[in-house]
Amino acid sequence: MRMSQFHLNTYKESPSDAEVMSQKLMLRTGMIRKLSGGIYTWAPLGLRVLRKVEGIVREEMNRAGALEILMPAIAPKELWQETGRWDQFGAQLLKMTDRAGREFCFGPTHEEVVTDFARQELKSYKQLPKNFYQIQMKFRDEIRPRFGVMRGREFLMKDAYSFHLDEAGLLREYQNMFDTYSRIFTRLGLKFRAVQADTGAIGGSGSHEFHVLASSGEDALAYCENSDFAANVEMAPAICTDVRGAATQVMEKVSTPKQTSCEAVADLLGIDIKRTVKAIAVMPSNSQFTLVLVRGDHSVNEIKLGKLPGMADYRLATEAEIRESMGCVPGFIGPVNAKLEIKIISDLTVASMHDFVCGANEAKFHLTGVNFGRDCAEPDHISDVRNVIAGDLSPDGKGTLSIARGIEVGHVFQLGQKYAAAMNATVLDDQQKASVMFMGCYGIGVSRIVGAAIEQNFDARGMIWPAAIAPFDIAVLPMNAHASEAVKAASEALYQELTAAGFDVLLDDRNARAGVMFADQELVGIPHRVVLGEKGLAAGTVEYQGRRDAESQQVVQAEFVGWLRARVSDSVSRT
RNA sequence: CGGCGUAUAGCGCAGCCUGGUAGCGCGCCAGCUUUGGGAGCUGGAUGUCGUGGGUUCAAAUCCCCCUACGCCGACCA
Repeated sequence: MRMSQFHLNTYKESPSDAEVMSQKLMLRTGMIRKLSGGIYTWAPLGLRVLRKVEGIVREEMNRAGALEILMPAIAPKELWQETGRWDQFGAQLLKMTDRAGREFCFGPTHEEVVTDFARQELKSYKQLPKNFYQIQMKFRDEIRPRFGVMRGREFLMKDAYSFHLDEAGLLREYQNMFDTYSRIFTRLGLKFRAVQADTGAIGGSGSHEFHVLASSGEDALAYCENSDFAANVEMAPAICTDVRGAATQVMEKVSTPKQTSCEAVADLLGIDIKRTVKAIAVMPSNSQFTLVLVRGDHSVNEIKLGKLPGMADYRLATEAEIRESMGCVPGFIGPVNAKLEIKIISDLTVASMHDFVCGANEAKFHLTGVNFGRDCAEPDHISDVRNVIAGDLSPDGKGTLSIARGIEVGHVFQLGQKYAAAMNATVLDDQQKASVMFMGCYGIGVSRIVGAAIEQNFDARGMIWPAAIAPFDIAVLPMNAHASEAVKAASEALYQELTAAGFDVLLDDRNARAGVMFADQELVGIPHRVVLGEKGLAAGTVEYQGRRDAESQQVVQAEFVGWLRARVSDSVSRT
């Protein structure tokens, strides 16, 4: 590609509303332009990257035996009503009405459509297993789109759905997809980790998320250095091996006039925060006011709490509800002297504590030396309801946990029979009986990967693309070509030669100043660059510098293409 | 959805408090000079100051409504 025929429109400043680095850089380089909240045009530069990601995903899905299809983006209400999701999906579902008054939605995911397709196409167990996938724009009316393409409302997704006669078949394909995803993210050149994930409302027996590791990631991942254990913090079990010791202190009331947090109370008393207990007031749907106890340095895990009996739709109690039930302002509440009708859920760790510190249920006071059984009732329910923290024991007992941050770019899911049963998707088995199919679904956020790759690979000068998804492999930069026929001719020749050798080449033929060309090449993150100047050419050399290199090096002009090919040949990502 | 904030040229911003001819930087266009790290000079184009209403002789500026956009949002009791 010649720059003069391309469209590159870089900015020196990034738009003020951009928050994360990938969003800033994508907007500065003009990879994307915003049309509306969470909705972007992919400009030529950005689309090159998006298509390369898409290509790798497609190749590996095909290699794994999946079959590409393309479903409609728009689906009728009736189909979504079959699974009940027309109403359940909520405001994220973008609904619309046609001229006849029929209602449709813009697909946020395609279980209904693909299951409808499958129940018509698949009649016999002999046709199974099948895995259908598509790469298509989805729309989810996010509450708060942000971070550019990382959480857009419209986004490109690869979604695959597999169909099986039985669970064993599903498990085989699930493993196949798990392995395929690992290959895809390896080829993309990204540092990633697969973790156990919450199965959420969809149910099913298994689910893994694939995360690109980046400090800006929205998800916290817990993993063990000494074993394979890795899980989203949402569902990583927090185990507690401590046994409660006997009480050694007398309960005492201490003045904590301004200390409403465990940190502040621990500071004031000069004790370890691990000896404090905090109480979080929540209100389940049955309006049974509930106190949840976790250790001062721990935090409540919403998902774990929501899975307890009766807690499915809990919310935080309001300040008024706290005043009414506890007779005390927030900041000083605790389990001691709580009314009998208040339910107390204790985290496992708290249940093993003795002589602890907690709120006194009296403004400006806390209690020390508190013990269950003696000073307050034993909790009504003891369960793991906290988030794991770094240093916790690994659930497999093989070491301690570390925490990393990640961006979710893939999710594999065993759906089981949920959708097939709701939509009566059956095949005849070898007993000539109608058998509800088992399904798996497997998603990859293609456009999110572009943002995630930047989050993981950038420096002060701009983006640094992994070789496999760079918009161009190499930039050819002629110095003062306007004044030198030799430079112009050599650059053109090298451009032709590199292109013929299979490289994606960008020839900067703008007659721009050197600084402009360098700045753009570095901002755009083209992995390799070769600079041609009159002096070097006279000596038969060109100047090469990799995007991550600190310094340039001279390479013999006539040998450059072979030299470059050798340099990149060990890269797994070039195929 | 709740809280807060913002809206002035393609982008980044000032002006608003204290009402009186709409500005700066970058970018864009033309010319000349320049050409190994985002050039210099000269000249130029581009704004219904987000929408609607109100106050006023006069509104970017003060007041009200709306819209869009952004940030934060269980909690750390």
